[in-house]
Amino acid sequence: MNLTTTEKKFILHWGEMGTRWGINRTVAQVHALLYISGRPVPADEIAETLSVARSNVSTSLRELQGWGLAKVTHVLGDRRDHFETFQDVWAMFKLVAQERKRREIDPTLAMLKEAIEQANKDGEKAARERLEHMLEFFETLTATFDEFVKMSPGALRKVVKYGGKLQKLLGVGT
Amino acid sequence: MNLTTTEKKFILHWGEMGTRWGINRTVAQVHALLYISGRPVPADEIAETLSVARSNVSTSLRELQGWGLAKVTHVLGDRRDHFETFQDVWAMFKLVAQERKRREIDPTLAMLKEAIEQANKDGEKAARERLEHMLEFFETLTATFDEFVKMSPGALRKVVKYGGKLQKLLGVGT
DNA sequence: TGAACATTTCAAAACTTACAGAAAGAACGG
DNA sequence: CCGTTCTTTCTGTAAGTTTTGAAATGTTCA
Repeated sequence: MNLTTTEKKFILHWGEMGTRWGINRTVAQVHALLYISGRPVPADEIAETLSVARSNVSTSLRELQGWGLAKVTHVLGDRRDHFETFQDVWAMFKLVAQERKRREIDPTLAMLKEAIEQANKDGEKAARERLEHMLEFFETLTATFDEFVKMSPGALRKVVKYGGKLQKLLGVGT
Repeated sequence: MNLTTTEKKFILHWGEMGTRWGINRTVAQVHALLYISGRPVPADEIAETLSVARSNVSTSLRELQGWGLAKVTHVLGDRRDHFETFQDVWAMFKLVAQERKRREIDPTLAMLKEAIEQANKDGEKAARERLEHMLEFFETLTATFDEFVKMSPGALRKVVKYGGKLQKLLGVGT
């Protein structure tokens, strides 16, 4: 596939964004390519387009599938696997966020609870309190997040629109 | 400083979390140490406690300061710089989130706008639409985020508590 | 001013991660 | 059943980053 200037720019930027958030550059680029092309693409075409080894694409696609961000489809008269991603950005964001919660936040919650327990046993009062603050924060954060994940894009937009009023409504100050 | 088992566990975990989110392990560990110790700590003590080079600590502290996550204080009768971090986890989260927005989301918004502009010129209708969806998503995301950043920890907790009712209240479905 | 202490900068070493290419493994068609 | 096509796994190498230790710079106080 031949990329337009726009597409190149998008893919490169997305790749860089990935690296900043702990996601492999190639993985992010493959995802960007699937998103921007908006049709099922076979792995060798991805490899050629991005100028990376075919094997790399295979690994990247596998990882994307692990995040739920890519799915295999088939095209009539072609026995190669083709790959697609979602066109719904909010849905993709939810997938990634939920997965990161599972992989990173949940273990952190577990660690904090364990550490608090131990600090308690060992009589480390000050440290325990700090850990408790952190635990409380993460619990609030994930609860908030769970609320948001339930929302449709439209719902989210409305919440944002009325967001300013929201705080007053609930009687909570800045 | 001698670390207890609890403290070690916390610091190590925090370091790993850092790496997953694109933050240098040592930087995250230094931050964890400052947080858990809850008092001003001089750089050489940090180096010794974490068993990393003094220079490394210097760099890490500088980076933490760049995020607004560490500040210099002084202790009477000691002319070394001492370093502290906040005890308010929500405040720290806001700092990091705002900074990441500035460093990563804002450039992404700019890129998307530019790309849309160009796609428009070049008549790439399909690509342009996809980019527009993404732009819209990021704009909603940042707007939502800005609302949250205004909230106090207490306010946030209340929003979460009533969050379920919120959607009904606004008449927005799942 | 200069000795002692503190901090930062920098180049090189150590480590980690990403990648290409080779090889192995499946799936398919004849 | 064998050759072809497609996909995945494996391994050495390249690229990138982190970390160190030494040197340079800055600061303080006598």
